[in-house]
Amino acid sequence: MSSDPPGFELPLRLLLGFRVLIDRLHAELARQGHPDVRPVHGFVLQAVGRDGTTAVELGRRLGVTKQAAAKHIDALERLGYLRRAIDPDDARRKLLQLTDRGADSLARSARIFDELRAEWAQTLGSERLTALEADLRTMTGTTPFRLDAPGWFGGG
Amino acid sequence: MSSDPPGFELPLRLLLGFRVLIDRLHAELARQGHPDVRPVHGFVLQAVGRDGTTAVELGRRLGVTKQAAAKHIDALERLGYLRRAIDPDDARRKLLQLTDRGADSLARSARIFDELRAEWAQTLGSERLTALEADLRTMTGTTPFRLDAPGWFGGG
DNA sequence: TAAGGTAGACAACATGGTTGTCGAAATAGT
DNA sequence: ACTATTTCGACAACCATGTTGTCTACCTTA
Repeated sequence: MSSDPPGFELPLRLLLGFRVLIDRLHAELARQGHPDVRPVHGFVLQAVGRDGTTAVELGRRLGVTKQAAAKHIDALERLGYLRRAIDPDDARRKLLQLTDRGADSLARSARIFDELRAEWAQTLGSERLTALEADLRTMTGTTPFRLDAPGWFGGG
Repeated sequence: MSSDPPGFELPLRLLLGFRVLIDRLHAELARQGHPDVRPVHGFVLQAVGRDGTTAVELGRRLGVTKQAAAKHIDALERLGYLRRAIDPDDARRKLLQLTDRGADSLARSARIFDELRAEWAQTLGSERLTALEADLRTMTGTTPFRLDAPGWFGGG
């Protein structure tokens, strides 16, 4: 019988895999005209989506407070990826919408992720990759994605 | 032919898998008398190791500046997991060593990780898990582990 | 009309990482 | 030996990102 690797390697490799993919994504995004977009921005833009949303709802989707969400919104508005629009039905709300640039970065990200997945499929084989994805789906189930990494990982 | 999942699912599941394992680890560590230890602390303690090290070397191992390493050292010293000792051969250096408590948390972490891996093996099957680890090893290779998550992920 | 809840902004605070600077101590070169 | 350079650790300042608390404007409901 072969000896199993130590248990700590699994989480390490999972994190490394994430990091490798995200680093490749952003290297390619930078090449394609989006050098200022950071990993966290991609998740925020994805959470805003084509339909737009509000700061409070964005916070809920990302698992952070509305204040934290507002800071991301400020940053992405400055970078030209998001725009605040007035909600005609509720004067308290400001609808967040992707700008053309924001939508472009999202579309490019989707394409690049597909290409990266194709690379993995090439190296590992389609079946192995499909199995890997299925197994991760099994083990992570419906675990919600949260953007509270700093506080979670560090000491906050 | 079956349709492939969108490419963005892969990094998401990798991160979720990491998070699930780390969350389970720390829930169990808390139950076993280490409620104050944070995910980042585990990596720092692991980097210190049984042989001890210095602040500069610790920073190198973690991929952060010595100042950032020093802050983790301060925190873990306050929590009683690390101790600073004088190096008899070099009066500039202060050797960092695990305290008994620090060594205990490390030993428990290793055991818990092994148990979590065994759970995954139970659910997925040993062969599938071994394949998953091998595939991740293939795709991440010798990518160094870095602890610069805040700046890397966010905007720093 | 009054009461309560929601959206968004502002301020204060804590953490974590960075660069810059400094003094003390080891090492290399003359 | 003496000087110059490098290294270690500490301190301060700064920026980014999260948090809680507070406030105003506005919607909703009794």
